[in-house]
Amino acid sequence: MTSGHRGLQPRKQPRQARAELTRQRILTAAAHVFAEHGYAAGTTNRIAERARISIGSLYQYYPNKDAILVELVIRHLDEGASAVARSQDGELPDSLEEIIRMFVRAAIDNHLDDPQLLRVMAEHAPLVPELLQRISRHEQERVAYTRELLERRPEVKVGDTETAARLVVSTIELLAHKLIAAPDSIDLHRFENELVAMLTRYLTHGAEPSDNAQP
Amino acid sequence: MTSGHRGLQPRKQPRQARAELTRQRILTAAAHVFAEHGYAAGTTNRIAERARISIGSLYQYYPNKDAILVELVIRHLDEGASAVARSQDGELPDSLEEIIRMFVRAAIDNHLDDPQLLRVMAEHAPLVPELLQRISRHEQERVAYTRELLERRPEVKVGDTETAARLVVSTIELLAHKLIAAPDSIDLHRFENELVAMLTRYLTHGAEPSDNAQP
DNA sequence: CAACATTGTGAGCAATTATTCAGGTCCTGC
DNA sequence: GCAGGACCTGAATAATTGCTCACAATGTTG
Repeated sequence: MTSGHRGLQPRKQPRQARAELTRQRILTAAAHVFAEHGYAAGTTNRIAERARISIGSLYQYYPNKDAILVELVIRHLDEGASAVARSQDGELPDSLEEIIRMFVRAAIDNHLDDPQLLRVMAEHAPLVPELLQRISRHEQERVAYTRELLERRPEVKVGDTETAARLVVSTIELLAHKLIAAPDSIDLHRFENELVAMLTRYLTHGAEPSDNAQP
Repeated sequence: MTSGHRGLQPRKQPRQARAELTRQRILTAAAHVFAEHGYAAGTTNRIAERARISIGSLYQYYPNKDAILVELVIRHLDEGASAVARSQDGELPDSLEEIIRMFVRAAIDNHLDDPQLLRVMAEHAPLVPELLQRISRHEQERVAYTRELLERRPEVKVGDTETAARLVVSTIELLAHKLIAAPDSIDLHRFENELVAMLTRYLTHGAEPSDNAQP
């Protein structure tokens, strides 16, 4: 309740297989419960019940409710990051447009599995240093990778590749979110196409050769 | 008793000036309290205390805590809409680029006054029909206006103006949010410039010599 | 001023919920 | 097989908080 920030680390390091299993049960149960009931109504007792363990056991591994949510967020972030890494390891498509499209699809896919849980995580995860740090690190990695890509490609005509990379990464991330959140009101395919087109044209067409060229 | 879920309308229509004043006090107090303590810790008692009225009075005008937040959101939406309307009534700049820039600035300004409160509203406002309706209406209005603009301008070379307008409106809205949320980590001016450049290039450079051939 | 309506008061109720703890059960090493 | 630790249990607790209600104060109307 109050923002008394207790530690978020588990109280006990599991030494038996049983314990590790219990931790896992708690996490999956919490994911379901938070997704179904939201954060406030996703009580620790409900989580324990769903995990079919006692409430006491829950508090042996997580010092409070927030700690559970934080761990869920961390897992989600790491999954996203490793998915990106995986797709980067493979061979990139030839055209820049197809590369961008790949990024866009990856972002959408990463959020597609459980929009409800995603919402709870985004809204209620306490912005504890541990998390902020991780989020910022992941974003920086993505930006750095994108920037390298932009600099390696001759058809890219942007001056400030750092800012361009940030813009591209943010735009993809945010619009993917929006697409997931409001899937009905938008034609997903058209929107994806236009988004890809927007980013591609931005990157490949240098500063305007238009009449009023005064920076 | 009233039906299952409580209504969100005020219980009493004010007939004396005194009452209207009290309503106003409640709202401004709520805005401060929510911004400072967040939603959960922004208790109704704290709001009443800050408004210097009794908790009972608060519940004469708002049937529950959510109703207060909903009214705050409605006010925010309406303010944003009327700000947009105002800027549209004035004379538009000549170049498309400057028009886009105007939109971007308007979006940023609308969110600049109280980021904390904005966060609470975005995260905790119950998605009651009243709100969803209003949000969707405002978005549609903006999209419609933008679309008309795109179709009136000869230098705009996009095929599907409806989707393009949606993309432009969403992109501006979302990136403005992001800029407000993380003002330190980003050079605001550069980012704004690149965002404007991205949208302008997208709109003014026709479809690539590629497969997409849908009028 | 009297009768009535409107507005304001705040102690306390009812319900919820995160968390604890005293005491069990299970596992592992010797 | 037996000690000691790891693990689990769940009723009870302590604290919080949204909200009600019986009453008081203030305004309005005739």
